[in-house]
Amino acid sequence: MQKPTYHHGNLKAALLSVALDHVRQYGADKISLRALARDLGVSQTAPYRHFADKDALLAELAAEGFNLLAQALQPATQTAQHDPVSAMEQAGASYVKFALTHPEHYRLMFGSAHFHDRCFPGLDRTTEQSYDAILQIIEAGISQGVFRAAATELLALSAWSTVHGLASLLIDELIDQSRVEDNEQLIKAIANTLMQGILTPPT
Amino acid sequence: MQKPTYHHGNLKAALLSVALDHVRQYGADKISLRALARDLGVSQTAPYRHFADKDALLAELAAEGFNLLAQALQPATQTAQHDPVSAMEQAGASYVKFALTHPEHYRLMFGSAHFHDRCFPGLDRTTEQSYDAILQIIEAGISQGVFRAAATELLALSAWSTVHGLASLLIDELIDQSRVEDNEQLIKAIANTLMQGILTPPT
DNA sequence: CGACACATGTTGACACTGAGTACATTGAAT
DNA sequence: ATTCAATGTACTCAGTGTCAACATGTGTCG
Repeated sequence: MQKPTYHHGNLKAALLSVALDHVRQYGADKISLRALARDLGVSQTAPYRHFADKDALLAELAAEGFNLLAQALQPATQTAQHDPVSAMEQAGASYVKFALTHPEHYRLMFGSAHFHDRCFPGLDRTTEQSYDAILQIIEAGISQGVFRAAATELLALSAWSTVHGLASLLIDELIDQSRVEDNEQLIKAIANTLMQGILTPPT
Repeated sequence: MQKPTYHHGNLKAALLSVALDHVRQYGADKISLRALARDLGVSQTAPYRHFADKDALLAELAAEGFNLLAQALQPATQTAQHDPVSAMEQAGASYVKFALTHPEHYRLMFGSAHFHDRCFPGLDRTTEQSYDAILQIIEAGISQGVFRAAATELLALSAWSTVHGLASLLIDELIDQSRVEDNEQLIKAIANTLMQGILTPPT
């Protein structure tokens, strides 16, 4: 509805939009360019004018996902300067919430190592972007002395590993829900354990 | 070479074996039953005698993977009774090492939530098996007072999240290797952070 | 011992779906 | 009027899953 100025509308954006719907509904592995084309009432080969192949489209979708994730972490980074601890907790919660809100999108973002076999410019940059958010918070915490005086990268990767692992296990339903009272509780508890490992120990 | 006693060998085992090769070489998503059949010099329809469909074969392969993982964690669980801390470190290292040694297999095991849409008996059981290994160690640690007096499940899930997250990030090459000296160091450092969160704080 | 059932595997189809390519066509802008 | 990007048409190739008909070892039961 934005730019119907063209021949048949701006197909690229439309494709990405519909693709996202399909990813959400059926998962990234089930996506078919043909199905997208059908949904848009366009020929099977039209998508190839805009994307070299299916992976290229998925890569763009993944990049979009990383942008959204970085956006979701934005508020936490702003808290970082005056309260790194809260910022950390906030970031962790936002991260996992993002993953649970967009499970298939998240899976697409992280579940496709083959993206790195080929060079998809833009993807790497957006990945960094999300990681930098964590990095900033850790840096603030260390420089203020509330976080353990370790290498920034190491603490950041610890945190990332934990939230990414938790998010993945939850999304893939590998955590036996009957053993856990409630996801909110679980997330908080794990965040707490993580923080204990990151915080400067009380003297 | 083991049991050529049969009509054409015991195809099921052969299929799983070749499938594993293919998973290792090309990844689970690229597997094709036809290709497996070709490799074994067998007709295209033969695999269907043994597996309802491709997913069924992949599910069995995943189950095998979980068995191997549980096996890899075995030594650590035996250490658990007399030294939960070492056991924990050992388990973490073994876990990540397993993932890095069999990256595609690991991805297959965890990257396919669709397995849970359909009921694959045996898969759930083997998954539990690996998780139980962690659980045992945590239990020992808590009962001996060296681990924080928290709910066993919560500590176990913290640990699992961390190692699974780390393993996934490493496998998917999402960790910028230029920023990290060496994976061994990284794994130890993250294990250390995790342990700080799990250990009973010094009084 | 012989006959028969049964599981395993073969052959040769078939319907369906998707990826990707070559070449023709449209239509908007210059 | 021409040009060029955006789209369409018509194809090839490969994989999944299915089917029916047939072949051959294996074991069982009379």
